[in-house]
Amino acid sequence: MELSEIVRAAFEKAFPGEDFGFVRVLPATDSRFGDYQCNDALKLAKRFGMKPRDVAAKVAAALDGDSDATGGAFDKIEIAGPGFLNLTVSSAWLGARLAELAAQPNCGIPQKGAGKRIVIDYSSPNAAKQMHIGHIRSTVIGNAIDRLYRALGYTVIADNHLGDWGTQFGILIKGYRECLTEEERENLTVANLEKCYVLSAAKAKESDGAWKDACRAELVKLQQGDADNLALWKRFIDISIGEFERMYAKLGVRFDTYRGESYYNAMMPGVVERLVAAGLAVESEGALIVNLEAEKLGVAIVRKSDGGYNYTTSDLACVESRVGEYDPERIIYVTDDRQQLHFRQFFSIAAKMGFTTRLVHVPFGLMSYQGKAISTREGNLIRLDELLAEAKRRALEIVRERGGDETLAEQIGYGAVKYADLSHDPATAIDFNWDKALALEGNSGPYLQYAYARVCSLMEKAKDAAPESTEPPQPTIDGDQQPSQLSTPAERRLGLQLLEFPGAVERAAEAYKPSVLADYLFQTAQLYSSFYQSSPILKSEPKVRASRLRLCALFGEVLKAGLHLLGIETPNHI
RNA sequence: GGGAUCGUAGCUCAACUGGACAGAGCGACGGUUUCCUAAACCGUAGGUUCCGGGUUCGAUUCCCGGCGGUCCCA
Repeated sequence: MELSEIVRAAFEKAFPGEDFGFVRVLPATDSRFGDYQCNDALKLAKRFGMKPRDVAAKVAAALDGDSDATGGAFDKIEIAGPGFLNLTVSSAWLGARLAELAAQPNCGIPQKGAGKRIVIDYSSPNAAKQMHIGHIRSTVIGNAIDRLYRALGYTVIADNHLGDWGTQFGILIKGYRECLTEEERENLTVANLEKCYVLSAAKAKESDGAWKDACRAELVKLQQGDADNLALWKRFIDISIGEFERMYAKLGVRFDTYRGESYYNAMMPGVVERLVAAGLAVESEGALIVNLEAEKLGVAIVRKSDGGYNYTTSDLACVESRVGEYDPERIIYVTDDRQQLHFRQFFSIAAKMGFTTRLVHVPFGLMSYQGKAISTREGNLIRLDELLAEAKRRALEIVRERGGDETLAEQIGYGAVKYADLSHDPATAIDFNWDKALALEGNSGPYLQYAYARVCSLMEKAKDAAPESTEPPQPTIDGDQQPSQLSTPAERRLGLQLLEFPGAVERAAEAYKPSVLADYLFQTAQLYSSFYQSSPILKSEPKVRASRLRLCALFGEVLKAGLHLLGIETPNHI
């Protein structure tokens, strides 16, 4: 039985007729206090008109006196401070729980999302532009959230909402025709598209306006479905997606759909019609707006005075489309925090339109470089492929000393880049820094990968040393036979920590913070390293050895599963 | 002007949503390899959690008022 349930039952026994659904048992904040603690007796003191410690004492008595229900879980039950209930579990209980965890698939991650669908919208770069370091966050955080929800059993539709429509395409088409050589046009790359865009945009600015008008004309032709321009546009998009996918492959990112803004073009007039019919959109100075002043969200323009639409409308069309096609339980958007107002506006309008799907914005702090926003104009734009190449190069330097190859350098280098981002709360802004992004020591991706490689090496050696072992292959920790087997503090702490893995995954997903999981994994690896350092494993006496090996095996499984949820690879050997 | 968001060790960040003496990494200083991978481990130093009130048995966390940074809207 779950520890929280056991304690809840004790509360009910001590105070019949009350609802104790809120009672929770948490890992102790300090090992001096025991293994677990429950702080909820304090909250009830006022309600019962009792001293907090007396409430705790009554619960403790109920726990202590009912060994059938507790199943011998506790070695010690104490009341401390103002009324904390401190619990020390028995080695037998801990061993049994670890064996249970080891026997479960997916390291015990609960399948809470079975039968539910979620759409997650992330990365979303602009077509015809190269990806740069500013794109890492949405891509990596979004992908981790994607993986977390899949692990919880949800059916996830990962969609890349590309910036694939707008005035830039007039400039691009004109630039493509006039600013590129024939060879460049034939072997078209995103770099060339970027180049002709810059040239064309510059000409549109400086000349008498003829170039600008020509660009506009190309745009209008495109919007009206001109076959040549449409074919060119399609080609630009295909080339862009091809290049993005090369980046995504390196980062272990995969999308189910690539539906850019253009996908929703045809749906926008209908959305506006419905908004007007519902009395939500009204005319103002030639434009159609939805007034959200009552919610202090200002006004949202859904059709401009020139008849054009903007993001609010296209995002509403997108919600309509997704709800109609997938009927998801939730739609998650991972974008930088500058867009918060926009999301609040269109979420509010969607609710007024009658959409009940949960819409969630996961805002992250914008990445800057040397204190400035990343932009071509600032001249501080570092391309994503440059970053990844440098990450690989730095990893290779060290990996070579140990005889590692390029593949290993990629796993480590890219792992470092991803972890550097994922280990921070998404809300915090990051100022890009080469050394931090590519850290290989301390709280870093490679630290975790190294811990994994070491445990793999250990398991290999264990196999070699005892090939025809009589031990069952399944890693179980039979604390019931030898309670002393999990008796060292380092061992106990690691065991207790491993039990928290499913909870860490759930919390990370619910809060949309991969950092919660990253933090958990780092702490776990620290506990393992500490245990590994202080306790002989292969050289200890057979029973202890077997028990410790099972603990190590479970650690390896948890670490591997956890790192994969962050999209970080786990080489067996470093 | 209105609104969002952040402010924690020298630096970069945590703190399981209100719990016990606020923890890690980097950097600094000192220690640990005839021993399972030293990308590791152990120890020392480092704090008025921006300031001032309030709620509470208890506040880094919640509320109010300042100050400062970043961003959005007009």
